[in-house]
Amino acid sequence: MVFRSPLDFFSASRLLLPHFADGSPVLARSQSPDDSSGACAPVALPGLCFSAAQIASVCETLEETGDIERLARFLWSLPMTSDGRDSISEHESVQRARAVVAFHTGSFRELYHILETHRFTRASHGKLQAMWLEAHYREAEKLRGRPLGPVDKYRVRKKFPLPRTIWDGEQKTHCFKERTRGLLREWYLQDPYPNPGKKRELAHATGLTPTQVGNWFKNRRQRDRAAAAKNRLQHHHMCSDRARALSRGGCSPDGSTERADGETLLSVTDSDSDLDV
DNA sequence: TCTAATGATTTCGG
DNA sequence: CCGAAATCATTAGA
Repeated sequence: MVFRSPLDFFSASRLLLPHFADGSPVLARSQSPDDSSGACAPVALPGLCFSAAQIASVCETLEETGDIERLARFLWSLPMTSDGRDSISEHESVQRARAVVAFHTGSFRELYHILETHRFTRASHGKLQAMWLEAHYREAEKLRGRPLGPVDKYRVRKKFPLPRTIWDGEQKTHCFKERTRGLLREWYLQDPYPNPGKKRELAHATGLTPTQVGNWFKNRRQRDRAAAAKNRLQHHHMCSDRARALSRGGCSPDGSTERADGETLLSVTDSDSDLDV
């Protein structure tokens, strides 16, 4: 599953958190993080005090509470090997925390490196994907000098595909399969307003969810109506202005003929959308 | 880069 | 909850 919207994961307030340029002393961890393991004495060598699991737990807690600055200080206080191969850094929660901190400090190079070089479990994918995308969006935005539109973001996503370390490769289908759409079209011709039972049946036949089936019918009806309305307008236009003078009685009485219009229109739209396999 | 097609979501009224 | 309308978002193609 791909999480496309970073805003699902970062509230505006967190996005707008200023990068901390304060000179807060890195090593002055005068108090242990306030979680259950806080009974431990505050020392600068956590390895002597916290087990790797406890450290991971602290990372998770701080990350959940959103106190990124304190999380950053906590990470800085840990004994860090550059390759991250020690028992502490191997914990996913720690790498996740490092990624979160890198994101919030704008250290995007580091963020990308963390994400690309560590295998993350599915549970982390959503948030990490959001960070990957948002970081690339911001870089692209800065480069361009103006906000990105949806299409610009689409191009950024294409240019910087999610690393497999944070994505299972599952694709999101944007268009239904042609066989599916053919089935939907047939049923629509038969009955544009399927009852829940029919919807479930169709969902089973197509592999879609009943909601997707409902959406499809909804969209289909809406777009047929829109096309019919446009048709009617054109018809009005082609009729002489006498028709307009006669107000709504003229060449095409509206309201009661909606159904018929929709159906003639349907055959048109149906035939022109018959491409691909 | 612009636009069309299309699936999903939101808003409103019943 | 359902339908209608408007609108958003993603994608492909000109």
